[in-house]
Amino acid sequence: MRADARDNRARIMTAADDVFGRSPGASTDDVARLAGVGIATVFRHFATKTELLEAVLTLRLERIRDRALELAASDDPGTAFFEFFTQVVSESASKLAIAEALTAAGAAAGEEAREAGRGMREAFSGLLTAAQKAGAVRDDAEMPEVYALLIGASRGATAAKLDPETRDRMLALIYDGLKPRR
Amino acid sequence: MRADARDNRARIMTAADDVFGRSPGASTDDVARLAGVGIATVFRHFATKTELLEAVLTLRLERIRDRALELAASDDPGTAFFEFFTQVVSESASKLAIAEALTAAGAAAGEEAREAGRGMREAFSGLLTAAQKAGAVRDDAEMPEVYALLIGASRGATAAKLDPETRDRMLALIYDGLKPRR
DNA sequence: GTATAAACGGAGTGATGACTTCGAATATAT
DNA sequence: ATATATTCGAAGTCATCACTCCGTTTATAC
Repeated sequence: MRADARDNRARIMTAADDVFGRSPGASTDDVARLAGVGIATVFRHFATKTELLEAVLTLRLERIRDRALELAASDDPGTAFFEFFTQVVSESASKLAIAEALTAAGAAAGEEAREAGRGMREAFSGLLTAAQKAGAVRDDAEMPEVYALLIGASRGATAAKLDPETRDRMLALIYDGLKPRR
Repeated sequence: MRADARDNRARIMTAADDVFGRSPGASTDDVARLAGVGIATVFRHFATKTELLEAVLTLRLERIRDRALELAASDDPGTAFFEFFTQVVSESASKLAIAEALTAAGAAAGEEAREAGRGMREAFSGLLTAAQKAGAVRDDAEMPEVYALLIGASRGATAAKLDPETRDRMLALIYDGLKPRR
């Protein structure tokens, strides 16, 4: 691959992440314009709009997974779990916008993105069981419902455009429900 | 207004509620087809697609508010509050689809729909304070974050396509966080 | 420096969907 | 029953957007 091509590909992905993170309804032209390339260049690198969205979403998910793995190395599993949860919720807005753009573009997430999602969930699951073993999270809370809480808190915070204080108060309520019964 | 016109208007709204509740990306033609009228008839009653979506969303919100007012008359405020919460979450899928269709159609909710939203929130607020007075919900939980929880749980349940059992387990976790500290 | 293979950009193309027009149909008043 | 005012619907118009074509430019191998 020629050096300029590699550069352009990277620039397109950055631009797409930015544009779609802000408004899911954005057009491919918008991405090209922000990236400073012609529209044909975008389609040379990503055959369809869906493909581009998937690439961007996958990157996001992988970054989140990496953050989880990083925190898993910590020696305070309880703090690690709640910190990860909080972080995902605070940064959820743009990721959700991208995911929404994808579903709006017709297709469900493809294999690549789904794989990345699985990896992310696995890492989160690791954080959860570690926190439970450490006694920071109640044992009878299982992955599906805890994950649902994560998604829900993210989507709720985004949809309601919560200011940080309200968001933290909401998270505090959720965390109280997750802590072991006294 | 002529009788047939009134009939058609009602049929269009029902059809729109159904269609947009299922798929936010649906076209106006889809609505007309399901309602069994021509497309021009739809636009005669609702000048723009946005206007139609708003009318449908407003109706939904008003129904939810009415349900809250109904439950407010109950003599067990705690049960009333949690029952309302559960019900809103279970029925959220199609309402959210409509709201999404609206934002996708460009405009934010107009005055009419926003007014309906306010009414709904007020009714919910009434349920909350009653439940707190009855000792069923912790006193330090305030409306903004509790409302955020309601939105979040709704959106989470919808987005993750939770099966009813997982949804209930998620709600149980939330409710534990809302109950007074022991 | 030049050849050439690869990448580039901008002007199309075709499909979709919101909205309009206008002649046909139908409800109500007399 | 008939007049007429209102409503109806099918066939348009117009803009947008994903995607393609092709002549031009540019990076790299020699």
